[in-house]
Amino acid sequence: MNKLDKNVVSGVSKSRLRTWLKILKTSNLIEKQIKEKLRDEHNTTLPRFDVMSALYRSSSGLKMNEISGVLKVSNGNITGIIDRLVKEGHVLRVAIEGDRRSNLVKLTNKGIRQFEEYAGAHEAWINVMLKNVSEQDSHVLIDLLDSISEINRS
Amino acid sequence: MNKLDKNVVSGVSKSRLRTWLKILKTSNLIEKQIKEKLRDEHNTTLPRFDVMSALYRSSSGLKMNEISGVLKVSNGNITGIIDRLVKEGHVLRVAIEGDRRSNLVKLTNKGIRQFEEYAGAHEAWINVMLKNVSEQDSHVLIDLLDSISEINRS
DNA sequence: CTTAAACATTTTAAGCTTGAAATATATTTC
DNA sequence: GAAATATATTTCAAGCTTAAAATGTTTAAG
Repeated sequence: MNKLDKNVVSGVSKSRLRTWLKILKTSNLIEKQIKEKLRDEHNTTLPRFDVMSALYRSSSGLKMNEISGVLKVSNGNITGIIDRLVKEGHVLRVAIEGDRRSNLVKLTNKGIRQFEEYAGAHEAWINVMLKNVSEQDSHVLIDLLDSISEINRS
Repeated sequence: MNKLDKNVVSGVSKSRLRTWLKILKTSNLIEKQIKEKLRDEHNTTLPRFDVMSALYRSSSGLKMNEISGVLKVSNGNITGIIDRLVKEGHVLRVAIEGDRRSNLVKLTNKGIRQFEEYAGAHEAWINVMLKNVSEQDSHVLIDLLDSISEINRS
């Protein structure tokens, strides 16, 4: 009996499947609440929050392909999100001299203020939703999840 | 100093935030690979897989609102997914006598065969992606995630 | 210097998702 | 039994997401 068969017979495979479904369910549960709160209390969306977060962490702005790289989404996706953020006055496309193919995307002052507000609220929501999680638990959870991420990194 | 302030000062809040971001990242990482494999190797999508899975587990079929209830998505969402599954020949809308408002949605024989194929492949993918997770780890992970789900159930 | 290759981004078509409005049917109330 | 209410579903508009095609710009090769 080879290793794969053994796993199936022994039920490891089923227990991994249950684990994955639990990760997915928990993730969806939290994410749904965050989306709802961002919409109802801050009139924004998670994708916009994520993009603003990436821009906030970089002092000098990011190019489109850098944003999609950091967030691991497609280029075409970012185009639409930035369009909406520009329309809201939260980000700007700034010309790069010497390369007319791309712009640097930067948060406006309004965007910076807004993001700081979002981020504070966001941390507080998480602190409530994960109130059952101790620092010890966090450590254990992160380590276990790391052992999964490790072998699935592209 | 109240409880909330204490948490912030002590850093529990930050460590919960990191934990959430890790859960989300891991979940997205796995989900992305599943979507890709469903598309490339089975010419289907995760939403369709999820709907078929719900139907497969119920012997007698489900009404539209039962499907959206189980999967925790909106009613309008399910309409489109079922439309596509019908077009593929994987499900049927069967009239319920005595109530012309709703139909029972059921897998066709083709749908049953297909789903069993998808499900087998799906379990095998997860078994590989979570190969670092022992039964012991699964137990710990599920318990910790349960402690989060517990207080976030609608 | 001109052509080919590489790079950066946008556009497009298809699908998923939501909340709200619309439609249709059933049930309850008076 | 007519009107009001409840239930089941679909439609709609807006946004997110992707892969693939299209557009424009820069760099490299010859």
